[in-house]
Amino acid sequence: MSRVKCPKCNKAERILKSGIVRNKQRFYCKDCNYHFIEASPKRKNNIVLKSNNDQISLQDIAAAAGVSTTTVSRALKDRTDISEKTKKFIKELANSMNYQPNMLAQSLVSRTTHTLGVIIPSLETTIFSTMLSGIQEEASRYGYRVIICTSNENQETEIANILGLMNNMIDGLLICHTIQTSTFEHIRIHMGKRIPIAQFYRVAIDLPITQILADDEVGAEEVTEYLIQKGCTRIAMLLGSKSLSITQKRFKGYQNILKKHGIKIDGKLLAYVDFSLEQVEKALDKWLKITPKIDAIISISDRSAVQIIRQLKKKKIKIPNQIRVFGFGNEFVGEIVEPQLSTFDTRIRVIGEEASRLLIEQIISGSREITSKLIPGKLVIRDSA
Amino acid sequence: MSRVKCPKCNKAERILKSGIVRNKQRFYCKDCNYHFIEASPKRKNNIVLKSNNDQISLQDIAAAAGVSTTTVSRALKDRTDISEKTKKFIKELANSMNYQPNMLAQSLVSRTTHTLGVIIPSLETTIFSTMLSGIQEEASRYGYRVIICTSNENQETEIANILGLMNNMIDGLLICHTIQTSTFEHIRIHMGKRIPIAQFYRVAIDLPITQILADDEVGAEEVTEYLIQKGCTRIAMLLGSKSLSITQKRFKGYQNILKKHGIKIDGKLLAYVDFSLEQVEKALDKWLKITPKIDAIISISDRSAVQIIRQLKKKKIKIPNQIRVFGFGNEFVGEIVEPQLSTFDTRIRVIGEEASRLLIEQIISGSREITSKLIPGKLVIRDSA
DNA sequence: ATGAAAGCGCTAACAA
DNA sequence: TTGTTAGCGCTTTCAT
Repeated sequence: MSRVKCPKCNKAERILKSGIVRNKQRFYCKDCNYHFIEASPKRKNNIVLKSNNDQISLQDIAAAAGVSTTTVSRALKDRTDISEKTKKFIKELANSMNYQPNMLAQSLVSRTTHTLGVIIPSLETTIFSTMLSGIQEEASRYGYRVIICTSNENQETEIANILGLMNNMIDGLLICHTIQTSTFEHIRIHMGKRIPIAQFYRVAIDLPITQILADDEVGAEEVTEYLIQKGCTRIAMLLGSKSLSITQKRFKGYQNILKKHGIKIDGKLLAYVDFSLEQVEKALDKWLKITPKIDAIISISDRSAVQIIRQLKKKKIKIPNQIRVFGFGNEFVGEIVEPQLSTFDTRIRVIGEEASRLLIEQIISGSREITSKLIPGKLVIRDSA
Repeated sequence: MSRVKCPKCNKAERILKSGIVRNKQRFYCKDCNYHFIEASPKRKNNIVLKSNNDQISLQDIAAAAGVSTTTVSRALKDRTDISEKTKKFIKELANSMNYQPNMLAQSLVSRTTHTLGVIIPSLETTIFSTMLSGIQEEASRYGYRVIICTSNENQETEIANILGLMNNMIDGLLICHTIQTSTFEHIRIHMGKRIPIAQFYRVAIDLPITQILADDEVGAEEVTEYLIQKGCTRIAMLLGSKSLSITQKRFKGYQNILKKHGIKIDGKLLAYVDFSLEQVEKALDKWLKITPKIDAIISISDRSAVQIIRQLKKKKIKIPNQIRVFGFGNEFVGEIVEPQLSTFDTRIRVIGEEASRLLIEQIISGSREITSKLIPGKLVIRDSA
């Protein structure tokens, strides 16, 4: 009935239509049990010849092999319900045709993308890029990709980013809040969904989702205890925004130890800043005028601690003799500044790794159990204290 | 014929089947012109009530609105061929149902994901995270997401990452090669494809794809000229792998200026290292034994320059009096080390931004024109030189 | 062991 | 202006 000839036996008698595939009529030759595609009007020949621009699809392989796409899919997925012979043949064919599966199609069906979304305040601050590095590496160990969005410490951007990611592109979301984030409705909205969310480093403690953070309280306790052992009693503390867990917990640790030693907290010794050069400088200037004189400064960040060291040096104040300086984070600069900075190593990279790991395990297991993981850190004593 | 009742008029007489949608039989009531879905056996009621776990789909909206999915799609896409009334109605409905389009489905159809792939050697080195920051920010300005992969300076990983990304998940690829990458077959393979590729910072100069990099030659010329003006004639240079453009071009600039001043290149003054502490230390030790004595060191990276400064100080060698030290990159540490590091600011962030911009413009325009963009930098003179 | 057909959620060509 | 239908590339019943 059809004028189409079988490319194998060249006969037209026993050709059957076998469905339309990708706009092309498929045929089947009963004689030689061969499937093929009609030469498209635009093509000069009927050889399956894809331009290099196009990805090879399952259907191309199927057509070339003369089997159904199902069979090809099964072969490539190492399913059991297929003969070893066909499997081997198709695998080799796919290989020679340089087949790469279309992840979009796979993901659309499977509803998984093997991709994590990460929202981070900035990439130019060492601690964040280090955490991201940990996240990325751990994820890739599990075979997951990472999409990053920076919020630039802006809550609006954080919200927009979350919306932009929760569109089936990711299997899980990791958030480190901006310094100004104080409401969490934008997180709550997404909490019931299929996609698990976890917070890391800067977390909203009472948000019922998994969180991974430094053991800030213990860290501050150790730092404060160390300074008191060295004879300090007038310990100033440079803190961040009051709503942040790192501020709260580090202050708590400081407070615990002062109490333990019967030292009264002096509000004048506390400064809440946004870590800008100006605010840090202003805080320092204020401290230096206080009597009794301060004999130590704990900075919530290494970066600011380094700034403080540089300014104290400019003012010819001896470190650690007159003032001991302590940082948090164990960033590389602390090693370079002179005197070298004593700091509490929060093991930032591990926080990233753990966040990644916990989230992926939630994704894989499907469990939505809330865990709150504290990463223990350790004192790094150098010259500044 | 059917026992199904219309939820509106509650009659069963004029109910027609209108296709099966998402496993559910759809119906149409001729009487009240109302589309609806049969109560699924597992559901208690026939109200369209999606569990919070499921995303709302176009079909859900269509069913709820009693129109076809096409109409909904058109309404939400602001197509002209739809009445204002329907459009407004559907938009509000979609909004109230909290509809989020499924990007995977959209991407499968449109063959675009609005996502860039970035392969970068590491995230823990300031220059890389800074470039990434530029890439990310510029991309998000264009409405593109960024998937990052780190190669950890390992060519195998770089190759694997490329393969892992070229599976329809990205619209374009940005690569910064590892320090060991010397063959580029793995790039060439993908060059003919639909997805444009660009290289940044560390590029293979003769690979015919768009590249964005620092104007290293001019940079090295300026640095060398500066040192010669200061009276240096024995200028050592710490370089990376010979196959890297940064090595080649920075050496070229150095060479140009030495030639100009009639100074012969001394091979002993050149060290090709992988930037590990050991290799840098070894190179330095070798240099210090050379006569006539070296009087300056240009390091291809700030990080190594800082290391060199620290070691010279340990050996009580005066900087800049005995040896002047110059870095490349203008990283933050250069400002902290004492003496502060003189460096050539390659404006790393701008390289990332430009890379992102050029690639996205290629994606949008479809043009595969090869451009080679040099980002000019500038000298930053501090104490070390 | 293999294939046909349906369907993931969406868009686009064509009809009405 | 709206709906019908097919199809993106893949997986998954269900039938053979």
